[in-house]
Amino acid sequence: MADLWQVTLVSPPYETWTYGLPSHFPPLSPGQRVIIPFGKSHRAGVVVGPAEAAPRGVEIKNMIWPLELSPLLDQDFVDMAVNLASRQMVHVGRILEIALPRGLRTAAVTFKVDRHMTERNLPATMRPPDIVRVKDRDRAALVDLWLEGRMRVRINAKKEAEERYVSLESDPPWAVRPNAKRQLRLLEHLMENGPQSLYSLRHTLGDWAPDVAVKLEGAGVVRLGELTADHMAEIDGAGQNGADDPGCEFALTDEQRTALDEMTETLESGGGAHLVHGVTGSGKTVLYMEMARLLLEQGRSVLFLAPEVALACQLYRTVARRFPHFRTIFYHGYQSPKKREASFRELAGGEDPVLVVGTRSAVFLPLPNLGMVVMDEEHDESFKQEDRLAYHAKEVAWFRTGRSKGLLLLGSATPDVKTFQAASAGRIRVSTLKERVGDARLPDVELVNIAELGSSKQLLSDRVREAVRETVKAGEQVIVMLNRRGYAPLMYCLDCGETVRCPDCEVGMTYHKGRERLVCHYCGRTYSYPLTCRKCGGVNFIPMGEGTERLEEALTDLLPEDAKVLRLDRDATRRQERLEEILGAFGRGEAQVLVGTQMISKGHHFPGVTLVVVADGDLGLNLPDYRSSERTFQLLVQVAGRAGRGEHPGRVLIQTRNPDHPIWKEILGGDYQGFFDREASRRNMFRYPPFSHMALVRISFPADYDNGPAALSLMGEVLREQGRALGISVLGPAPAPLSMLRGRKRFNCLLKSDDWGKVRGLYAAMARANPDPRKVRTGLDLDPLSTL
DNA sequence: AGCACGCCGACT
DNA sequence: GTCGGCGTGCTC
Repeated sequence: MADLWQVTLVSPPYETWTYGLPSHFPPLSPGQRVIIPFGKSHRAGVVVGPAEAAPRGVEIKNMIWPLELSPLLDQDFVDMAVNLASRQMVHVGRILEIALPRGLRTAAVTFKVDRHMTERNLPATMRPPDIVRVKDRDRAALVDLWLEGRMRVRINAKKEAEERYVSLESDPPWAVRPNAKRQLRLLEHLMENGPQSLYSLRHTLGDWAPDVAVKLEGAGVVRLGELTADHMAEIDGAGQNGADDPGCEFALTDEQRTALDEMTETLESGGGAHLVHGVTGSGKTVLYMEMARLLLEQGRSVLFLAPEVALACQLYRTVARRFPHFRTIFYHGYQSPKKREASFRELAGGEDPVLVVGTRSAVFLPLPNLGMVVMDEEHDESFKQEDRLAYHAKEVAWFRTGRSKGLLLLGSATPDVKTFQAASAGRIRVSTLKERVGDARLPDVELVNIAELGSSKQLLSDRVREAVRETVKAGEQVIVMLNRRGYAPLMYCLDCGETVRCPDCEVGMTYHKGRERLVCHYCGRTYSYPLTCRKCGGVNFIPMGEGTERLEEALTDLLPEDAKVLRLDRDATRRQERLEEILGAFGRGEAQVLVGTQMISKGHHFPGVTLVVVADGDLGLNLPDYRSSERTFQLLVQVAGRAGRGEHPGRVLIQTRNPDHPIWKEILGGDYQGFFDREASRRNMFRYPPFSHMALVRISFPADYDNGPAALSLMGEVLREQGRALGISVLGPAPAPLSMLRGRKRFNCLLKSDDWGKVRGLYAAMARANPDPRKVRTGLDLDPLSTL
């Protein structure tokens, strides 16, 4: 028998199976990609190691062909995947699926061989099934050709077609038949979620989606293709008007010099995590660059991670300008798969130190001799992937820098409470920057009590209205943030007092006036408006509460005729070019007021803005989630930073109904330490993270699966009983916020423990008790961002 | 994820 | 009578 290898499938069912290596091939190495026969078809897999013996009762098949001459991934990369998989309690293949760009996971490839092989009646191009049919005597020659590098692999063009993005070409109402349910479904989906690749559409909506998209393209309603130049400009250019690399032109301050010494010390004492806690504008970027220079001199690579594309782009420009003679690579999820694949291959094949800047997914890139990972704005929630498989880039970066004795540099003005706790407890080192570089000044932040406004129709107080009017009159600009899109979050039926709720999610549906629809912000379900009340058949609804759309209307009424108000939220930027249009117009001063959701809080830099209004500062505070204060603190400190970035001093007004809440003093004074102390003691008292280990267990089954509820209660019982024995507190199972998704009923269970190992043990016990794993799916989210 | 098997509706 | 829709099951 040929020698046996363990091969991990990088697509469902993600399992690791045993395959034989055909004769004539030299031994394989872990990290080598191969094409394997799988059932009636073939798949791509990754060799994770040699197999000791064949499993009993199965007939071992031979692999078809390797996908590259030398392993794409090294042992460290495989170890990382294995380690992460065991921590997340998933198959290794699921980690590899996330880590590899799509082109490196597909088995839809064609092998092209040098022409002279055709003399042996072999075709010049072969697909995997053709290779299986090659006669033994030709096979040896083919292997020789492969080893000489005269047989190449090319990804099939048909697969690439699935990578095209679908985006809306026109606004609703669309020119489609009103009973074309699938077409409307797809259009609404694009409306809610922005441009999507055909691949992800097929995944979220169903196999019909690509065909429907092509049909809609024919009708001219959607666009199909690469992301447009407009969209890339929007992504790449969003930071262009920003004051990037603050402080680069200054000599290092004493504070910065001290921080630099401290970071160097951490690096030289064997690496590990190091927090740079510095107020906005204190020159953290300069420190990143200085450390990067140090590492490059040692011949080590550096990875920079930013929470979103626009910020990553800004950082990339700084890096490229600072190190013009080094190889720099930019990597993010909106790039074409071709580009991502090329970057991945280039890195995997290289040995020289390289600088990479990217977003979350870049944490998996195979950097040669990794010396440092920088995570800018480390508190940002985008570093954690929540859908599909829950992983945090910080965890991956921690593992990788740990392996290579590198430095994990975490930078933020408002660090993650968990990170700061680790720093306070002395588990990671911290450098603090208290001063701003140059003579930039933090804006004045004031509270506006709106408690007495009650439920009257106006959300904006007289004081804020006056301030907005005055600012506009003075020729300056205003940003108003309301973290709630739509016109009104609730619609009341005047006849029976019922509110319109989503039948799947049971939450109130938000009225979107411009779209003439009611939208569920959880699942995206929409009803057209006007509509009739489900309970009493009435047709008279009144909108309650306020969203950005209504606020835009109110501000337009407030200001003189010639003043212009723009709105920036997910609805307004649904069509690709819109974001750039809006930001551009506001930046050029064509409008005086910009209303928006938290989208406006990040990265953009408008020198003309002297007033920032937070319309509802309490919005995030009252959520029943243990991280809501932290989120509010971080968001409001960020938003406040939008004011007074030009010559004129800035002013921030925050409206609240609870002016006595202690968080305001901390936000007004930019007092992170004060906030942290209070928050830490509260979390300690209630055993919330970081003083406990929290995990979310997700359980789902098809809505029409009769045994589902019984299976759920059985598994819930196992969790509670065995949880009690392990000292783990168990909450639930309770219906998830999105209780129905794609025909599946979803439930959550919250675990609180003193140990991750126990959590994994309990989850494993529950999974064993699953009566039908095919129907009842489970997932584990360690340290969830939200417990909702 | 693919691909086959298998069971019910609209057509040559 | 068949063609073909997608539910279900399996893959070293």
